[in-house]
Amino acid sequence: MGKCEQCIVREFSAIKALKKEELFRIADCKTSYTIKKGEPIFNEGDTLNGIYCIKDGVCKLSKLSDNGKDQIVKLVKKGELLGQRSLISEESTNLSAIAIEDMQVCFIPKQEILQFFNENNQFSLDMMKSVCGDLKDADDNMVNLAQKTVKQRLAEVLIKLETDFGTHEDGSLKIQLSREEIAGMIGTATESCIRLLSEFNKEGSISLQGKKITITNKKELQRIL
Amino acid sequence: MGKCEQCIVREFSAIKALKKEELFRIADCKTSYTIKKGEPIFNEGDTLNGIYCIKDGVCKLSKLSDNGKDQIVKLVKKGELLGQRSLISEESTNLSAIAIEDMQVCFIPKQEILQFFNENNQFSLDMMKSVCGDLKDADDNMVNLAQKTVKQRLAEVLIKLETDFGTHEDGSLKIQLSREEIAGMIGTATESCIRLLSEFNKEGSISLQGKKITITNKKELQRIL
DNA sequence: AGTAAAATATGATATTTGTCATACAATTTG
DNA sequence: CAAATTGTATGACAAATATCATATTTTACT
Repeated sequence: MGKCEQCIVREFSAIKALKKEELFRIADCKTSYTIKKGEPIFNEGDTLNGIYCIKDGVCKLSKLSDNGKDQIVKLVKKGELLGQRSLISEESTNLSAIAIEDMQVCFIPKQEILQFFNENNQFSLDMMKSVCGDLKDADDNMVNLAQKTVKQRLAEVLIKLETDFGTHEDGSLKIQLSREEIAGMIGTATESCIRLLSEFNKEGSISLQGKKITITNKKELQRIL
Repeated sequence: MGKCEQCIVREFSAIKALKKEELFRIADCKTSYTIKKGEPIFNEGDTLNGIYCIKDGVCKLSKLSDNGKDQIVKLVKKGELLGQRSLISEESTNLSAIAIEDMQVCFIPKQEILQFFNENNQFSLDMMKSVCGDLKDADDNMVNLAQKTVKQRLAEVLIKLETDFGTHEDGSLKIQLSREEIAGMIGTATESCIRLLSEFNKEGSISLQGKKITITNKKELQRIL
């Protein structure tokens, strides 16, 4: 079993505040999982008895709307934690977490995390900061959804996907999302999303080769924001 | 100077986790303000050097969009805290806070709050819970903005205003918002908001007398959600 | 009270976006 | 490998919403 000391999650999350001795405790009680692309880590309404460390892969946090569409609230990637909100609020989750790529995650039981909250103040503070960051993002997203056009939101998401997940050598976005998923991120109909991608393609801002998307003229995309 | 012991903010916020001795320290360093309706407590981009306790009144947390419209992210009322997000993240605020009614607030300096984070774990936990609650609300709001019609969002906001702020003896909503502000909450044009209010009025779901709004048929409003 | 300014209301119209239909391409499955 | 399924693309049209214009009402002001 891994010792958690080298884990990437230690670099990018509140886990970094834990001392060696505490890391060993995690290493002892954690459970590792492999989750295949498309599979859920948890579903809306589930009660979470701990949090997940994402060692590898990406998942979407989304909520099914009454109209049958899946709104994506956030993408969570390698190095981040999953399920804190629900655990801290002591409520069942309001969101589903579904793998967008094959994933490796570790589950840490609730009582262990609560124990860290009690004994390690920096851990609590770091966790708070991370939730506050999510809150800021959510607020910004709200304003965008309410006040910007679908086209603006699509341009913004494309740029964000590039900065957050990077590109392959050929310049194409490393993260692969279906058109439906992109639509779910910007809150629009899949057809509208496809149409606008085509439009960007014709205008030369992006280029499309199957599922691959390459931003070829970032300035042009930024111009319409 | 008030001793903070009887303050309403102690009932509804993380302040309740503070011990008597800690309350006295707040009482010593706090500053009280009166803010008139329409005036800002802080503005987008301000650096906050502490948090505000709302003793009385209501304010809107909003963000000015590029198109000149003010999107309201949250209403904050008597008993709640203001400015935690920014203080915890150590960033300038992304939102403005503007009084919707005359307000009484107390300012508590940053260093005092940070001290509480260090010495009082329950305080940290309570604060975290409150931020997590805000995050859940923000996520839910995002889904609504993205997936529901303006009509549905208006109906939902009206019901929420009634449950959150209550009604006068005549049944009208206690909180008074301009049409523009209601539009800013649901993310639509003021004219669209006015039009839909008229429609609800004609259908008999609500009644309008000047700025006063009375929900006369809640079931009908809930039906369209 | 009387006037100016702001907020509310409503119509006409333009724009954006969603829906439905259908075609084509890509991927999965037996 | 062929058939079936799923994802992508595009047109035609409908619905939702924004914008602009203009009344009307309410509020603020001295």
